[in-house]
Amino acid sequence: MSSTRPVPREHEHIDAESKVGESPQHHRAELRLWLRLLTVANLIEAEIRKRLRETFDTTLPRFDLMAQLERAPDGILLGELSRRMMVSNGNVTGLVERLVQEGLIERQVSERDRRAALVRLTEHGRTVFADMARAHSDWVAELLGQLPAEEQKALWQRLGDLKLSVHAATRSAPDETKPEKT
Amino acid sequence: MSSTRPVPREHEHIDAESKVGESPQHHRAELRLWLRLLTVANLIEAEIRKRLRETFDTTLPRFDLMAQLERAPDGILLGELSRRMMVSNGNVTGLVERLVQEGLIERQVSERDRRAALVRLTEHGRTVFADMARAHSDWVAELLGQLPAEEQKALWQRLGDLKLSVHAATRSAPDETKPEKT
DNA sequence: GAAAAATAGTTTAAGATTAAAAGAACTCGT
DNA sequence: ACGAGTTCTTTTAATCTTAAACTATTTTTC
Repeated sequence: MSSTRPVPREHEHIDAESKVGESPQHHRAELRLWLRLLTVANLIEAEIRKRLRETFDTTLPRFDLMAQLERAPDGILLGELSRRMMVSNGNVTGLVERLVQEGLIERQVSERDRRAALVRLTEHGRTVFADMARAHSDWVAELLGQLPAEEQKALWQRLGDLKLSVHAATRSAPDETKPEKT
Repeated sequence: MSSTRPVPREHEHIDAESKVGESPQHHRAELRLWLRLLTVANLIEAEIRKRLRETFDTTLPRFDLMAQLERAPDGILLGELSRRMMVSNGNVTGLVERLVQEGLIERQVSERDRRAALVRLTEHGRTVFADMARAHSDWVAELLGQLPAEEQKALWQRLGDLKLSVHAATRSAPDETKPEKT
């Protein structure tokens, strides 16, 4: 991280990623990496949101929620859902409410534990989601597809390393859903 | 609850990134790359949000806005601000409102064009932001710092390629905010 | 068993976010 | 000047988001 050569001046950008150069030689490499990562992720996400809205009149959170349910045919607890989606409990409550409203998913209070509630896709929801998932997959392929397969793989692997770095720094379990008591 | 655990074989993950394998052999590489990218970005972003809140009782959007203003000592138009932040106009209106309220930035209607309004950091805002920026920079370095400098650089460059791929697919100007003269 | 602690979800209050429409001010051709 | 079109910003309506407080239920402890 020390002696990084005299930064190759980049071709002036003006978006969120531009001009990291305030800090002297203060973590510059990390900052510009983070900004670019963020910019690219936002770019892709924005495009997918836009297409979900235009094509299916839905939103990314709804899509994500349904994607989780599609993987759990027998239903899933709200808490587990919120953990997998990495959002708050209250957030899930609202999303589920609206999706139930639209008849795409169903809620059912558990008998064994009356605090808990299971949610799952309805038949209709499954059908609708199938369409959306195919389109979503195509879109992602379209957006990332310029990148040669090897580069994709290399990028994926490096991002894996980065993920480890972050997990190490936040000392959260590298990936487990249940961080198992320490 | 461990009852329905998907049985992580190999190094399988259980967060948002897990199990892409629905589609036949359908764009699997692109999907898993996108999911990992999204996961990593969210991971970092969540940590930064959390620390901004705990340490400075502020939010990421506010921080981002101030970061933009810090680069424009003479002030910047709201529209330009929203373009740089890659968010909607209305969004900026609200953010600016709250930051003005807190005395961190100031708004001033342009004399030349009374539709337009300039915003800039106040003296107080500049002071406060300096602290936050230093901490932010340290945090990012801490989170990404495990990664060797060369890997950071490689990742940064590959993300640049990815950015180009996305721009090509959305045929939006690769980066320009200001359509360069000539 | 009853009190205490833990767990699952919901509610609340505030903020962030967008798209679409409205409002206000400017430019320019005629 | 006039008005049409453009540009800059705010408003509106809806959704998404979170943290913190709260309710209801189960589990643990003594």
